[in-house]
Amino acid sequence: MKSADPELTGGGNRFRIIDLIRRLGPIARVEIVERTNLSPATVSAITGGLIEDGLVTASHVEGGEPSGRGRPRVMLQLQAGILHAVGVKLSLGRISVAVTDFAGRAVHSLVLPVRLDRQPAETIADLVEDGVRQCVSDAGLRLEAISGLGIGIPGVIDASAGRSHWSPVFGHAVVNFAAMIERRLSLPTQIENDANLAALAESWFGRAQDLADFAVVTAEDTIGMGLLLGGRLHRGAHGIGAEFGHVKVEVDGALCRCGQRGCLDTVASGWALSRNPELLERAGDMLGLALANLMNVLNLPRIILTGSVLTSQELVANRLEAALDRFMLPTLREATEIVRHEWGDEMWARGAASLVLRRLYGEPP
Amino acid sequence: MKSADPELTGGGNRFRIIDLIRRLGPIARVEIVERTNLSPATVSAITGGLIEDGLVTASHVEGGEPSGRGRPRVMLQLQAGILHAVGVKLSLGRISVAVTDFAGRAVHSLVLPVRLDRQPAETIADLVEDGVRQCVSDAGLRLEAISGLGIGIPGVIDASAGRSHWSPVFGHAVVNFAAMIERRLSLPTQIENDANLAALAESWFGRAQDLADFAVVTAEDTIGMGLLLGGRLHRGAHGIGAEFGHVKVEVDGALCRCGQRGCLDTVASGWALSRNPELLERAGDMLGLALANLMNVLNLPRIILTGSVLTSQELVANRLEAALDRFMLPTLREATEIVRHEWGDEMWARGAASLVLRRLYGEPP
DNA sequence: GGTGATTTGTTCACGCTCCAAAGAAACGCG
DNA sequence: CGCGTTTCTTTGGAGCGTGAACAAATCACC
Repeated sequence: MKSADPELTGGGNRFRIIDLIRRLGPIARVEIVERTNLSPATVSAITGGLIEDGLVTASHVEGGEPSGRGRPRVMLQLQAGILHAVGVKLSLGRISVAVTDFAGRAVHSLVLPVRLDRQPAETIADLVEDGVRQCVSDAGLRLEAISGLGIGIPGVIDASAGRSHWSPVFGHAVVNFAAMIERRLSLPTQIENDANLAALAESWFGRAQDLADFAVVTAEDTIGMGLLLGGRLHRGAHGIGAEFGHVKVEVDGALCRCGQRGCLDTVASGWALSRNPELLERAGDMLGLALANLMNVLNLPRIILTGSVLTSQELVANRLEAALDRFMLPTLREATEIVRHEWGDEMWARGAASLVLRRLYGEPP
Repeated sequence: MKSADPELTGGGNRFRIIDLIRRLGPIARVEIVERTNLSPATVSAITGGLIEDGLVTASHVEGGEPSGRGRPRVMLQLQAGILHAVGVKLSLGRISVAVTDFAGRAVHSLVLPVRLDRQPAETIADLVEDGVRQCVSDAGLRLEAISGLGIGIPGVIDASAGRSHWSPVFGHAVVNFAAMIERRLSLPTQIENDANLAALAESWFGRAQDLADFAVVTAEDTIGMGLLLGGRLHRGAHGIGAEFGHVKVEVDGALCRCGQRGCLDTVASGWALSRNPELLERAGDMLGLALANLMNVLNLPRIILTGSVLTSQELVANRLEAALDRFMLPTLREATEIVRHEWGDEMWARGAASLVLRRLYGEPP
């Protein structure tokens, strides 16, 4: 380790520029200068390097507004086909896979509709292997052309170690799923809590591209929360992420899959609602109370609601917002924007792929 | 704004080195090299600059262990007397003031035992002015020798704007207290939520000097929480900090000073307990439940408990810990250490002073 | 008491990243 | 065809950091 400088600064601006080019499609250098506050000299040098490395191409296609006077802008865009990543999302009822290009756009995606609960981990790994091979092949690519694999999994996931500590999919066993997949596909593999992934995806190509602090609440089979704080994914001690689904909303409530009682997950998750539909009335209230309490402390400028429970059950989402209005301090509530964002399977898998892309872009963190 | 580099990198290592010298008393350059992973050349250059600027002095006093072989170490320490700061803490029942030296050690401190509730803000500002003038004079200094003033206040404080949006001391009026004090003393003044200040102080000279993520819970008159996340104080949207005291623990509970019902503050704060001692039984449970839920999400490696309610009421603190054991996910609970830390008035005021010292050290954030 | 090993601190030449300023390129306009 | 305009590149230099060689101050040991 050299210290702070070479890593932070060094790759930092290069990363920012790649990221800008990805986000803003074909973009001229001048615009990069304006948005980054870097000097033209620096932008010229860095983009020159990117073009030389084959990551970026320049074209004279006109982009729009500037009236036509003066030297025409040269538009830059990512050489999207040069590198590919694969994203996988595990849910209780299916496995979603997507192959993305270097810009994070899905090239091909598929869904394996298989029930995963109570399957041994090795079997699940086999299914993932099959799905990935199939999807890569359908995309017209060979496995060697894939730079890496990102996998989103609900539960308590230690991303840095690649292990699941608890998950509705794997149960209480500690499973090094990343290693199991690497053994099968010989690709660098990262796993991450699915809600964390959603947060990453929202900041990467979703509804929070402008923010460094926000929360994503996902309510599908499972309730989850991803937090971006200071522009970075919040993982707590030991790299284990936020477990919003296991916040306690009823002392001595129903028994949860996690082994405890009264978890939010037992009253508001898709899993619970499918077994006990009359919970629907209270689900939004409970979610809202738990979220309001969290937001009274964290006071984030935006909360993004995703997952089928929140995007297709109007009642739940409306009650949730009503609870926020009621339980958050008014000063803080005013400063918090609530956004509902419906996600498809492909979006999840793209989020997982963005785990890989961050590395390819040379992220500084 | 130049970009990322000059600010982040530039002052960064200088700040780290000043901070190391402050923390580890007389310290040799070699040790700074070991602890920062900077090169000897860099440390030599930066410390040379500090000595030239008069912020640091070198002495040949022996520090200890190294067996005596080789060139003897030259020990560096802060020139503590060169600059001074003043810290102030407002509570409902008193104003605490401390003058600190450049190393953050209290040179002199005093407490004004006055009740502040229902006093107009201008009167409180007058009292603070008197206290500061008195304390500075008692310390044998003149006001011109003070580099700045930091003030800790309970409530919803917008630190960047210098305003109180709600506080048990000022009520619901929006009060620009920083400006009111600057007008009286002509000193650069910052205000901050008192619990945030406690967090800053714990990381600056308390029980969390080794951590970049932790929480401080204070239970005195008021319940508060300060969060350090990623080495930085967490302030939410609009710079308003964490409001742990107004988390809802009872739907339709007692009316809180903030105007809402069922706040944690109504069942566990010193203010509530003094009026209603039979709450004592439940106070720890409620605190513990609210904290457990937060920690299930944030999963921090350490929680520091401070404030008279938690440090002098064994029952409350014990019940709190029991609730954490019961309500946190076991995996996460194991990763979280609970520390009780008794604070005096002087400690609070030193924390406030450290607001000023950070600036003097040239903090990069 | 000299000699060499040991540890600490400094100097020097160089690399990396960035910038300001000047220059070059590529266009529309009259 | 020159001229203003806008975009991009080049040039020279500043700031911060490093590795490697060097200088300094001591102890161990014959």
